[in-house]
Amino acid sequence: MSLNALPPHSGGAINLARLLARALLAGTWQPGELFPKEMDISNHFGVSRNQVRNALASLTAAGLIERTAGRGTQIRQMSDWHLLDPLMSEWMTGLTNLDPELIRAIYAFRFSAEPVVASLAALAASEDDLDRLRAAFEGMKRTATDPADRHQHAEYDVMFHDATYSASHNLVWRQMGHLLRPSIMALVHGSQHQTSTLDDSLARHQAVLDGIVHRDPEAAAAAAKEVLRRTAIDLGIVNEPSFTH
Amino acid sequence: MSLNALPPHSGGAINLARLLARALLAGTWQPGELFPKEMDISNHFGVSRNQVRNALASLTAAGLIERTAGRGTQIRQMSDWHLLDPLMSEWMTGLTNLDPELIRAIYAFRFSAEPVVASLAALAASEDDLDRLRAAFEGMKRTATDPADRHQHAEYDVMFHDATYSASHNLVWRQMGHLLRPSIMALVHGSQHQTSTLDDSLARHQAVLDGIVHRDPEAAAAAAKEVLRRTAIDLGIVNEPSFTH
DNA sequence: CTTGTTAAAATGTCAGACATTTAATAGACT
DNA sequence: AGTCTATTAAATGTCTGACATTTTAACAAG
Repeated sequence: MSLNALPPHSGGAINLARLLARALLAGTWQPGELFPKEMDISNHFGVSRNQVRNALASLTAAGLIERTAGRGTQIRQMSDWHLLDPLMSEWMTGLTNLDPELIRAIYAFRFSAEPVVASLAALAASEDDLDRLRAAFEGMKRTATDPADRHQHAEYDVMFHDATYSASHNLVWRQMGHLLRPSIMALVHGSQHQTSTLDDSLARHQAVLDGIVHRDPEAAAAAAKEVLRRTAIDLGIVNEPSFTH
Repeated sequence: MSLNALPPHSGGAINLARLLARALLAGTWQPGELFPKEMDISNHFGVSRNQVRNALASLTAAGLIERTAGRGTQIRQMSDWHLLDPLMSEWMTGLTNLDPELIRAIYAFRFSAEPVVASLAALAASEDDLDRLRAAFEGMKRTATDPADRHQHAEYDVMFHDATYSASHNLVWRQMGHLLRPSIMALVHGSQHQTSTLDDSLARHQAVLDGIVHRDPEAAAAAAKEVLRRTAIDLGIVNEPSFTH
């Protein structure tokens, strides 16, 4: 695959790394294939070789490509990608055509992790954390009825999950929460938004909030699991609780 | 703090990013402080400005520093570090003087996560995974008696944990397992290695292995929790099961 | 057929000039 | 004095061209 699939670039600042990364994430090139060489990219987009090299350095750091002198730049396979790199998270935001296998993997991870996170949050949440959770939930409720508020509703949904991770008061889980933001956003936007399912989703979120507020780790964990089951149904991912790969 | 604390560099290749990162991780500079400027680093280590800029770009990507034109390079605080960046993982390998708060946070994360991972492994492990787990466990047993085998024992211990994460057959958890390698290694090396505790540790690992082999998620999760409790005791981190922050 | 040499092409490195941003400084005006 | 503005200095960011190194392929010699 050549560069012809990508639009050249007209004016203003350009984020070359993001542009190339998103093309890679969308599957424009296959693993093992050779990536265009520096000078071709430089010419195609009308930028200096320096910018190209900086962009490719970012892609290398994220495990998307592998560069060797004399040989060229090769596409690495998905299992080598650094999914937990914040750069990746940034590049994935707003991408709708992610590889289904990747979506499944991330969902499976959340299904196993978020109950634990919710139980930690029930044990460790501060008053500020509870306020953030409540605010996010209220926002979800307020924007649930009007279909015009879809985007805001999604924002509040993501905020709720982020607040849960943050309430665990663990550095690692917090970062994980931030990294999952775009994936969660994609999942939320992908779900169906019928009134009945929205009501159900709200009720399940409320159960998580209650579990955390009442300092009941088991209840919070069980409720978090229910939220994710709802998501799975909305997305048509699977109907049974064994999401292991 | 100036560069004087770091040795200049004599011959052979130099990994500037790693060197500077480890100095940062060890706390040579405090958050908010100004990092040495490019030319000073360049002169001190006798390398080109290019190499310095590449190294600092890596540190920036890992969230360790923040650079702004005209201002300089500032040290970021620990909560901004990208703990899940593979670069970080690489830089942390072998570091013994990590910040205790960081060690605690990582341990707390493992204590919450590994039981889940073990239960996933019990559901999803392939024959190859079981072989790897068995091999790692046999290695641990073989190297448990002779104190001279300490390092090898640690290697097998880490291999056991890595195999557990890998057996979950989830992309995200697998990466997490790789990222935790250095931390686990540090924890293992830090524990006491008395014969009695080693026997106990072995027994607990065996319970995890059995749980996975017998496809019993609950047993595997409970056993994994016991392994980590043993570790906590060995390290003197804490005696009670609420490691939430 | 194997081996060694050469040439081409790609990435990696360096050095210098210049651009841009930021902060401090010095003056001018009220 | 105080405040605003213009200037200057110092740091990081960018561009460019030349050169170094590594890999692959072609080719010739044995």
